Amino acid sequence: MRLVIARCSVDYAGRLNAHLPLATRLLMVKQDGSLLVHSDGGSYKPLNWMSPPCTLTTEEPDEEQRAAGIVERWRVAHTKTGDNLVVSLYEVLHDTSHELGVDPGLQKDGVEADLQRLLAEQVELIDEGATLVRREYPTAIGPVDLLVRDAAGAAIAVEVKRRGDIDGVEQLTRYLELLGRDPHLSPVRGVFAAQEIKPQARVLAEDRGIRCVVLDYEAMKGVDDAHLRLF
Amino acid sequence: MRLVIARCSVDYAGRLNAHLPLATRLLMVKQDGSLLVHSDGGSYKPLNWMSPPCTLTTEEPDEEQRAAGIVERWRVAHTKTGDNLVVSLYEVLHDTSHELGVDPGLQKDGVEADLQRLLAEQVELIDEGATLVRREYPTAIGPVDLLVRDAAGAAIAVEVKRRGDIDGVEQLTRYLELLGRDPHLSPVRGVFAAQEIKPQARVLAEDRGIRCVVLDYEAMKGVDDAHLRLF
DNA sequence: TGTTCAATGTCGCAA
DNA sequence: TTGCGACGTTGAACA
Repeated sequence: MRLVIARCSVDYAGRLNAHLPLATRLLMVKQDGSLLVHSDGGSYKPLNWMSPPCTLTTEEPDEEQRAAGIVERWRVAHTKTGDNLVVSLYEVLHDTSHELGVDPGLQKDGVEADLQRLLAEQVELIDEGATLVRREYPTAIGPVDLLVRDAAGAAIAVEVKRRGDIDGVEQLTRYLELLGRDPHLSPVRGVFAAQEIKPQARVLAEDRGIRCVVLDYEAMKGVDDAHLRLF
Repeated sequence: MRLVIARCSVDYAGRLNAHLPLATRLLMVKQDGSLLVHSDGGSYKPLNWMSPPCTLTTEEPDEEQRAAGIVERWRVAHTKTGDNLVVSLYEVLHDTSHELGVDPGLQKDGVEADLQRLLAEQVELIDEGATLVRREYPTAIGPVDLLVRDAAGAAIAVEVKRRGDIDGVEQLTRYLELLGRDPHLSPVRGVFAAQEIKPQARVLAEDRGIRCVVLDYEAMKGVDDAHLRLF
């Protein structure tokens, strides 16, 4: 990894066009030739960048560019799309390279898959006395997250989201329409379960007779841990 | 901006939990206290990070940690959410600080807003002889991108996307249902216009009688420039 | 401040 | 390779 601090301007031409006026920034060149242009603020997203696979070539500035104060130009070209990023360097304040090696990568825990697993183990949160039929219950347009039966034996299709918005309700609606045609299941109720449900999604869901259930991941995790501790 | 190259491990606890095993990485500390952990590959996204507003505090390792080889610990806490990122440093290979100043920011051109503006000026691309009624035509569930009338005076609702997928078709379908109830407009045809239309979106759209129009941004830009040059 | 929608989204999985 | 959905999505516009 090469780290350069420089006064520079940047031009990008690809899926859109973008320009960065002259300022001091960090240029991060990674092992694979990709480039990140960072300022000293904002979020984790660079001001501009080029993703791999790409190649970086340095160009001597021409007479006119040199007269404008440019000491070096970097051209980073995407190998497949042809997207182009040009960095015009006016002054290099720092330039070091470092051997980092390959990263073992990130281990995650607490995403939608975990939510679905926990809810499958705690179906009573969906409906008092409910029992799980199966997770990822298949339909012609894709699997429903959970299919359960209530205490009376009636089918309930459950869509699980971390953040419940209008798309999730549409998705569940399509499933309900299909499942409702199956005489072994019909009538099928719908439950929309998420850690957070957007007001518009709630309105749409309830307008369609779909019940909304807000999930507490930490509490469900706690129940799961307590359950595990019994063994 | 402070740049540290170090052998380190990282733990994050917040909206999810995540862990990075011991490896050599770049730690970027920005002016606002935010932290980015980068490896020497992958995309522009850091392996892990903390967004502002947050505060970084350094801790002396305790006896046990020191025995494990940890020379310093950084704790980055999000001011509002309480999310926590802990970096355990085992060896610092590089440590420099740089004054960058405020960045003037990125200037973009070629996003959806531009597409919509250009299409509003070139409605003949939607339908031969069509005329614009208005952009952002309001409905109860939000504005339709464009409302135009064809040569015969019949209404056409247009949804503009840069990349057209199934969600956009659903959105347009909802608008069409609402607009179709308005006796001043009914019957209303639908047109789905995008730089790129996904096959599934096209199938769904055409199944619902919605016509798909693929837009050529460069060509539309060219027409716009030619038009401007006349003045 | 909260909500909605686009994004050079990116990333990961499965067909 | 493409399709599809989740994401610690992020970010901007607008009410």
